[in-house]
Amino acid sequence: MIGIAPLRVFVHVASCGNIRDAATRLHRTPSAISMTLKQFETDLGAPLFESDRKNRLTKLGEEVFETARDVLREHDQALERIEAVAAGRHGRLRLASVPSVAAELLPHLLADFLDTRPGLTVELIDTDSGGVQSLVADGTVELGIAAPPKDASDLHFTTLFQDPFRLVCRSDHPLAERRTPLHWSDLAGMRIIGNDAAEAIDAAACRALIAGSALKARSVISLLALVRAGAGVTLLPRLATVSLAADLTALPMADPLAVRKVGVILRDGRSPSPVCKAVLARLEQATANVLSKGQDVS
Amino acid sequence: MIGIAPLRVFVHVASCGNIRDAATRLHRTPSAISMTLKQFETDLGAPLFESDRKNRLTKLGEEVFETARDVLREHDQALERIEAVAAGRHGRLRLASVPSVAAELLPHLLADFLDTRPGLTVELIDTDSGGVQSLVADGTVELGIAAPPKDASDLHFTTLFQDPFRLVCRSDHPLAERRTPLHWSDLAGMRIIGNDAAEAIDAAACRALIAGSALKARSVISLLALVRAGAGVTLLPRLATVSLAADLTALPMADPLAVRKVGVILRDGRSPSPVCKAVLARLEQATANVLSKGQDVS
DNA sequence: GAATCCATTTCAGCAAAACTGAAATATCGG
DNA sequence: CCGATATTTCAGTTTTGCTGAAATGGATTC
Repeated sequence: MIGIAPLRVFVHVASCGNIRDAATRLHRTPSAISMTLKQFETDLGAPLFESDRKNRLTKLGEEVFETARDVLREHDQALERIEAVAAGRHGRLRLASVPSVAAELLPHLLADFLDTRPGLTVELIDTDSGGVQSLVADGTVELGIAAPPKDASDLHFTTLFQDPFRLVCRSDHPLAERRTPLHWSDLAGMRIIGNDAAEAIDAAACRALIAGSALKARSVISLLALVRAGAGVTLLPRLATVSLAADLTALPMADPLAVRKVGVILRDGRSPSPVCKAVLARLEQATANVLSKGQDVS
Repeated sequence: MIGIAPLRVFVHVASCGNIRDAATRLHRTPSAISMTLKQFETDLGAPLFESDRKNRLTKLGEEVFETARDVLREHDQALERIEAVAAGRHGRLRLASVPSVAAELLPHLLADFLDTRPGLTVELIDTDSGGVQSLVADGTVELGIAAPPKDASDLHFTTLFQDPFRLVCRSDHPLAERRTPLHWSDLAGMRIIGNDAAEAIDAAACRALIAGSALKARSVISLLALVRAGAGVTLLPRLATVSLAADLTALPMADPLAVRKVGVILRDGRSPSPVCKAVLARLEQATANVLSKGQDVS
């Protein structure tokens, strides 16, 4: 059966008008070109050129030339795209992230990443840790950035960095002037505004504090608005507090347990696409210098 | 560089879900499939299947699969078309013919021809012999059917058949009852309506008769109308008289010179397209039983 | 019209690629 | 964990396609 190679040879000879130049362009000897061409004509059962000097096509040659040129163009394009996909230079990545990372870390990283890869499409969904986990689990997104999943499902978690919690209060709050890390006892008697991230802190004293809190909110925007309005104080990961307005203050906590682990979540047993791999590498590189790291598998 | 073969192997394995079935379909041994696939993955630099049991694709595999399937479909189609063109099952033929052949011989022949070749397009132009010759000479049509060209241009003529002239007169004409071929002398004193075809007759007696005629017309329709109106008689090739109405009669001529040669005209030095060749063969077959034949080259 | 030049084809040998069959290895379902 | 089945590995062989040298063939020049 006729393959791509004879078509390519024929098209080159036809457009060069002679075998010698076509041979040069294809990095072959004229004899190789001659033989391939002859074989092609034999396969077709009819001559493609009018004379031995390959400078005039037969009617058949003209028709085959049109078709062959199109085939080659499409073939080469498609193959280039396949290679680009495989090399991670082309493709689509859907990723989900918790809002803090989506807002503080990813914008710059992704912009940077896409600048050097014109064929890439990235779709970013931001939702809470639970949402990220289920989006990865059901295959809606390939890559998730969130806290480690609690239940050992078919998800694979790798820690990117650990993010220490900070107490967020109004800048006119009595604690705001403290220059030393806070202890849980410092928070006694205050109204703590609960949130999902803080509830995951693995310190008994902290859990007790939050358990007693009457107020809870979900988004960072709401939490900060409540704090600003004097409704209480709250605990947020450092990353969520980096762009804090002047009327609010974020204070470090002394307890080393007051951290949230942030990492990437992949579906177990699925090897990541090249684009995904590239983003992972970029993420690891970007977070290499951020606090303590580690590796967990669940 | 990656060729078509690995793509085909990959697509088959991916859609079969296992190597063994793909091997059967491709008429290869499983080991050949396995090796080709491995080589393909190596070339791409990333795995296409999730596990060794080839029943689940990676993200990359899915993307490559889509593209590869499209490439293969287009490639196979295009190649099939090229082969069809080469075999004369597909293509376009433009041909010019003198009206008598176009009207009496070609319709049935072409209809028949096209019925068995769905991919074919034939364009038929009917004009006089001179017109046919110039259409072939300037490349507007590939094939012409007409009288032999007088000037030895770069045209190639092959006789298809010889068409004897007949005298066309009204059925109530005195000669209409004659049961024997006519001689030029029988026409003495009659008004002969001249026409291009008759003027090419290579008999001195005939030339003399026509030279003395005061009336000349070009199309068969006009000639017959003139005869019917009693304006005179005319000489037409037999083929132009086969569908004559009852009020007109066509009488054979005795002079063996009273014939018109009809044949195919091709541009010299151009090998005919497969479609053209097929039509030529069909034409020769159709005219094999028609009167005397011969071969001339001009 | 012969001589010469340049391109193409032919041919023999060679190298690389691809295939096969057998044996080893891995995976799945009970 | 075992047997059945699928896949991979391996060595050897066939096939394919390429090269370089020599022959052929067409043009061009003298």
